[in-house]
Amino acid sequence: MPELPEVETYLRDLTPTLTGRRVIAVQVFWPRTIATPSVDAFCQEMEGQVFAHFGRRGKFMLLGLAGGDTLIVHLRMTGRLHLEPASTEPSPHTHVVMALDDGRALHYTDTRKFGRLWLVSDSETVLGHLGPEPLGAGFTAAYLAGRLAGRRASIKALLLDQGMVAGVGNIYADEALFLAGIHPAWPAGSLALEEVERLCGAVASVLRQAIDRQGSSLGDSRWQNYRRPNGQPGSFQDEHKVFQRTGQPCVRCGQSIQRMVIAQRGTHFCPHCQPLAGHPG
DNA sequence: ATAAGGCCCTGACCGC
DNA sequence: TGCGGTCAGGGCCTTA
Repeated sequence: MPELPEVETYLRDLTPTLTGRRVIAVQVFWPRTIATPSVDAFCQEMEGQVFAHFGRRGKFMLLGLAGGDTLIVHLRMTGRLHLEPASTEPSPHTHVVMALDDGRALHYTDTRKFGRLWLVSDSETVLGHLGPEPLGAGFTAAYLAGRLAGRRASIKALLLDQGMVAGVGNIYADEALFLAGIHPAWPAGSLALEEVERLCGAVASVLRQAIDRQGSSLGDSRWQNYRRPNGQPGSFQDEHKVFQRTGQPCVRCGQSIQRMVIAQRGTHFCPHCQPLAGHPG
């Protein structure tokens, strides 16, 4: 499940090998993967393009082309970008192949087909709705408190809202809430300012640590699809305190980690370290 | 405006 | 062994 740290790792891995490479041919095997433009236009416009610069916005990968356009990639659940020799046959889950001028090909594979690619001249048409970067200067306690004010939805649900803050997904929402000692079901608008400050710091802290460890690659077969472009796993899963640890002892207090569903997402927390008791709602 | 639920997809897993 | 049903989930869309 690629979230911000996994996408950041992807970009750091791809930048040195992809910079300056020219696309010489494009094949699309699953048309819905291309969000915009049409598949024909996408193939036509990508051919001859040179990868020039790389960036990230939330969970979106930005592959800047020398001609000025941007190839935007969102891996969603199970998407992967990886370089293969030109002779490598596309796997059954490979949906886009871009042959490069160095004898290799950039493959986009995605088991569940949720991921999307956009080729645009103005990135803002795709990214305009996103909230601030959680590791940037715009993500402050004052900002977050202002956005949470009056909201009755759970804090976990709002952390997952990409318009609130860009790049936090299910893993890091759970881990950040544990670090901040806040119950995921707590009504967002009734958090004390001190708790919002703690949460702000916890989100940034968890994401930084996860980037340092090249993201989370879970052993559970359902989740194992995140791998770095070279196939190696990240290692932040070893640092998870609550995510996918249902029934195991809390590393801080020893109580059993519990699971509940919030915003249709599996949610993991320690009932002792993240108490809900005493709250009216 | 916010909140809640369905949808897209597939493979793992479960019960019979 | 085989088979049908359930589940997981990010973002987008519809509904209330």
